[in-house]
Amino acid sequence: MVFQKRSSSEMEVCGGSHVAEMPRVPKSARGKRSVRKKESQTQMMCAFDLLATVAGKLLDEGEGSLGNMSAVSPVPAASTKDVHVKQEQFGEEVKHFRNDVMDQDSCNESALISHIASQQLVDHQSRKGEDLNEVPKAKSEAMDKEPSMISCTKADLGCNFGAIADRWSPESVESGAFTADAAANVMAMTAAGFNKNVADMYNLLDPMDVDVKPPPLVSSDSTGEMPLYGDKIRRSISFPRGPKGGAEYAVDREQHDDDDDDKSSGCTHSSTATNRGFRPNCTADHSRVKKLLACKYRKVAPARMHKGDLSYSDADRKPSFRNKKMYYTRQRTQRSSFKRRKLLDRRSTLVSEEFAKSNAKRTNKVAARESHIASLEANKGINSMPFHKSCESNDCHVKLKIKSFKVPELLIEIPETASVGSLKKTVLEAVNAMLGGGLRVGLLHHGKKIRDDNKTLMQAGIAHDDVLDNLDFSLEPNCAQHPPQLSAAEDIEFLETIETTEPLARVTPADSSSKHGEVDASQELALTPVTANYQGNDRDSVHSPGGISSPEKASANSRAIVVVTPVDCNAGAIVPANKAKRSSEQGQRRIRRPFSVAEVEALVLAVEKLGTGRWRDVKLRAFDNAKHRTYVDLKDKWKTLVHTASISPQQRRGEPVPQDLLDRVLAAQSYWSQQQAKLQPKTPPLAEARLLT
DNA sequence: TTTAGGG
DNA sequence: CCCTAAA
Repeated sequence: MVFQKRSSSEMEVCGGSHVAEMPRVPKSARGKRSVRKKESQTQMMCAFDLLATVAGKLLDEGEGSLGNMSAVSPVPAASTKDVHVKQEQFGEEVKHFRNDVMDQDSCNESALISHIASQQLVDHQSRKGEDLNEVPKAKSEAMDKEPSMISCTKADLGCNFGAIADRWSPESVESGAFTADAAANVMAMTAAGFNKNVADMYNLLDPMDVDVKPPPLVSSDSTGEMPLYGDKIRRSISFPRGPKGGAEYAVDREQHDDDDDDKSSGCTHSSTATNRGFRPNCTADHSRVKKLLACKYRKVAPARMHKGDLSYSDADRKPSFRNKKMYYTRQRTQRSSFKRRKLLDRRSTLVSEEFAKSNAKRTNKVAARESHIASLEANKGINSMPFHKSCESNDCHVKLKIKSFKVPELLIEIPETASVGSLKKTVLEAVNAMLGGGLRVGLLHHGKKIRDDNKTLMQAGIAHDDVLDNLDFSLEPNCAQHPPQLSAAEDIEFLETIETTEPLARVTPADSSSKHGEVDASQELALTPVTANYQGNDRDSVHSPGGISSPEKASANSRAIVVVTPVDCNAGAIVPANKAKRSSEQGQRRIRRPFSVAEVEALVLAVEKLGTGRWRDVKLRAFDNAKHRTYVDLKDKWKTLVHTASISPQQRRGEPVPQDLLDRVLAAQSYWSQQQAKLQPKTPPLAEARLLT
């Protein structure tokens, strides 16, 4: 379905390449891929990490608390396969998790989680160097041996989040739009992999042909390989089902911000393709999210546009992007036409409601074991209370093992056409935002919320065996502000106005988020045809542009995502947000989305082949799926690339573009300029030849 | 709608 | 990225 007519035709024209080239790709692409994958995971990790961190703090800085986390899936570089295996080893809970999450196609999730876990391990680990491979054992040991530990396993957290994602009906995510993305992305990278000497490539060209249909600069035309790539990709991507492609597929998104200001996506990925290596800068991302949110907040978005239909065209999306940014003082003319996404909104609403419901009852189970209670309990004055239970000598501690935290409700609005990856990303952002707003832990005992922090555990009756089953912890947003009542949304269709203060806010990704085909789309990809484009980044990862319309009302926490705290802030407020806030000014400037290295590669590749003056073709060829990249964008990017390539590395900013790519840019630019020059005089090559002669 | 350039 | 004149 994704096949582009255009692409195919071009394929034929350029035709050329063959399997032979494929092998080459891996080289450059491979490495990057893996790195990127890691990066993406890292990104995800950030959110969870934060969560975990928070949990950790709450629970006590004890090493034990984190111990389990790491135990869940400690292997940093674990392949998906490994992850699966490990998870399975964790029994019910994990299984559950898998069912909820994995089945939804997120093999990614597991990977992410594992990654996160591993990250945690790295971060907090400093303590013991338990063999990562012995997760299960470690875990069990931790449970049994570590007397004092409240552990919040990542897996558990993941479950919760996964559950959230799960809430969304499969249709929530439009698979079609992205199906090929990841594959294409992979392909693009693969294609990009071949670095032929520019001269060589050009030699293959016949100048004369240029004006007609510029021949591929490279003998091996990537287009011709598409089928093959597709196949490969398919296999690679299918790893969720099996171990097979797990390691292979890794889409990356590496978006690096050139500037420090405005970043649109909450957690941007830093590019790893380069030498820098990824740097999981959670804080940075985190703050970034806040920033982003803040920005959104500031903006008063009148109305966000909705799409009438599920499919968004590039143009359609633009408005969305525009909403996001308003830093620009420049006034933009308003665009008159906007479409509304009634369906989407409706669906969002429904989902939200359901979500809320489920959320209401969701609680985390605390597997109480023994262990002293962490800081949380400190407030309760547990420490000194002698319990009947495991009270040996002085430390009569209640030992708890928190398997999971219930997370605050998050409402997310995302177009159906968004990819799973974008959904995940959106959730991540939401989580980040939530975390950014501050979290606190809620405690429920026997289903009752214990609010008195001064009460001792004993007084609270939390000192016994019952702890095991009756104690629940939840992560709650700091309710600085009270979530206003949600009025039931009658008008599901136009949820345009969302009170900022609404308890439930939604995160509205303008479009898909995963910049590069992320692992998420993998399954989908397997089923759909692969296109030739570099679709890696197609999905925009702009999130919640629309976010909040009324800044005034919104409070820090509510930003893009309003976290509803059922328990605390306003118990009853868990009303689903019916209305979406939509902001959106049509005239808003689009969000800045730096080109990732992968995109640059794709661009360079396309230009090498097509030349500079055929931006539309370049777009179709390499960015057909990148809805947010217009041919004008590509042209501009090329312009900047040429400029970048001509300045010293020190003067370059943003995500560094590999020198080899820049070299190719210059070479291609030079080559095509010449071609153009030749063509200028009525008699291009011949004339020149004669003259020269 | 695309190109091509300036802003 | 945006905006536009030209094509």
